[in-house]
This record gives sequence, structure tokens and C-alpha cells, in this order.
Amino acid sequence: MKTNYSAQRELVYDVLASTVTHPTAEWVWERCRESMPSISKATVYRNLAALVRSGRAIEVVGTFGSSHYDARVYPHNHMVCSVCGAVEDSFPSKELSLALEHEAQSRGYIGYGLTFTGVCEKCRAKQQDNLR
Amino acid sequence: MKTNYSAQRELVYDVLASTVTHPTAEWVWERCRESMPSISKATVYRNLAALVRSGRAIEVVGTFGSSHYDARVYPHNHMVCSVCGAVEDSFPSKELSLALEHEAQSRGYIGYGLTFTGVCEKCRAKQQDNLR
DNA sequence: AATAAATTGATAATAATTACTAATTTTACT
DNA sequence: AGTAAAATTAGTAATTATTATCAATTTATT
Repeated sequence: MKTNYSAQRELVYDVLASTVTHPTAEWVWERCRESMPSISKATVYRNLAALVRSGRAIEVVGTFGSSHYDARVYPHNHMVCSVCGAVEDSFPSKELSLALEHEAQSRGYIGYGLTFTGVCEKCRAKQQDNLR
Repeated sequence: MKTNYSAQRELVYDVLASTVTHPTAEWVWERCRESMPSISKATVYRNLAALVRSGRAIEVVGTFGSSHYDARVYPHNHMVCSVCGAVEDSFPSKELSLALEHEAQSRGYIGYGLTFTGVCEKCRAKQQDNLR
């Protein structure tokens, strides 16, 4: 068999795969510690990097001060809320999908990351509240 | 008059505007020091942030370990070489431009950053060399 | 079971960025 | 021009994110 496995790596993956929040390494570490208090921060960093290398996770492109990860490795985009900084998935229209694919193909690129900025639902609601 | 000016800010802008390399703060600092040896690294960081805030520069979206800046603020994309890490401008086809604009508009987003990965000309040439 | 290879926890080291502060520069207002 | 207020600076300390190191443990390969 050729699977390199460790309980820590699978835990890191499970934590990442079970959230929709595009967390940082720090956040993943906190969650991992709930079920495996002894897990080291370095191990979380190492395994997030390993998951990205092996294609089981991606790093979200953006202008963050720290890396954000995502276990959904099928093609999709992201939206960063300019108010609270939250990262959400953003699923492209067929039209955009095709245009992106075509651009990458025709130029011999390997891949791409597309991140929108906007205001998330939660922050939009709060803005409404403030106007009342 | 309402322009807040400082020689340092203009120098930071000039250095950024006169390169095509999408540099880091560190790189900009080195270049600035050539003509103004006393300029502080903190000042470069502060002014790059100020330029972004005021719309005279943008921060390139990506998965870098440090921020990369660009004084070309009109809509265009980037390509990061997966071999050497160099960042290049990538100008979208009309088709892609429109699809991106439409997606942002129709969803009420504010903006976006699109970064491709690929292999730059220089590294492609080197790969050729290695095959001979 | 024995050995080699990979991974871990703990922590030191490094890199990037921000915070702080007294001094200087710039602006706004006489 | 003169001066007080506001903004900005250089220098450096502090903070944050990430990587490197290494002995100990776990897993894979005979």
C-alpha cells in the first residue's frame, strides 16, 4: 500500500472538510485540539501544506495576512467580505466558468484563483439595522 | 488644497509605478533607498497601504507569503510562475472581461482579483535548454 | 521482530508586518 | 511670514505567521 497516513493528517482534513468558513491554520489547530489536545501547531501547518500538495485542499487566493484553506477542490471561486473579512464560496455562472477555462487553456496556464470582494449577507443585514 | 503629500509617499509611488515586477514592500524599500537612503521600512509599508487605500495601487491576490503591489489600477489579471514565482500582468480577452464584469455586477460585488498560475517565458526557455 | 522511512510535538528561529514614540514636516489659519 | 494643529517620519520594539530543527515516536518495509 502507498497511502502515507497519520491520525493527525486525517483529523486536519476532517476539520477542514467539515467547515464552510475557509479557515486559517490557527483556526484549524484550535478545532483539532478539541478532539486531540496534544496535536501540535506545526503539525497542522505541515499537514495543511501536505493536503494542498496532494490536491486534497486548496489555498484561497486573496490579500489576507495569513493563509486560508478550503477542502472543496472542484472549480469554484470565493468572495471576501470587505466589512468582516469572512470568506465564502462563490459558484460561477456557466458563462464565467467557460470564459475562465478558455482563457487558461488558450494561454497554456495551469490554473487560476478568482476572489471577489463584496459585503456578506450578515454584514448587509447589519447595515440595514443601522439605518432604522 | 487637500492633497496630503510627502516626498516619501511620492517616491514609493514612483518606484512602484516604474517597475513591471509586482514587487514586495521589501523590494520597494531597497529601490527607494537608492535615491533616499534615510527612508524607513515602516514608511514604505505605511505608504503602500495608503496608496492602496486611496486607489493609486492594488495588492495582487495570490497565495504568496508576503504582499505584492501593482500601480496599474485599471482592470487586468495576473499570472504567477509556478517555477520562479514571478508575477506578470495578464490582460484578459474581451470575452473574459465581460463575463467577470457581468458576474460582479449581477451579484452586487465590489471588485475581484484573478490570478492564474503557469510557467513564465523565462522558465519555459530554461526547461527547453534542459532537454537538449 | 528488525530496520528504515516518515511523522510527530515542542520549541527555536525567521520573516512579514504593525505599533509606538519623539522629532520633523506639512497644512491651515491668522 | 508666523504659528498652532495635524500628519508624517525614522528608528525600533513588538506582534503575528510560518518554517526549521531535532529527538522521540509511529508507520512501512523487509
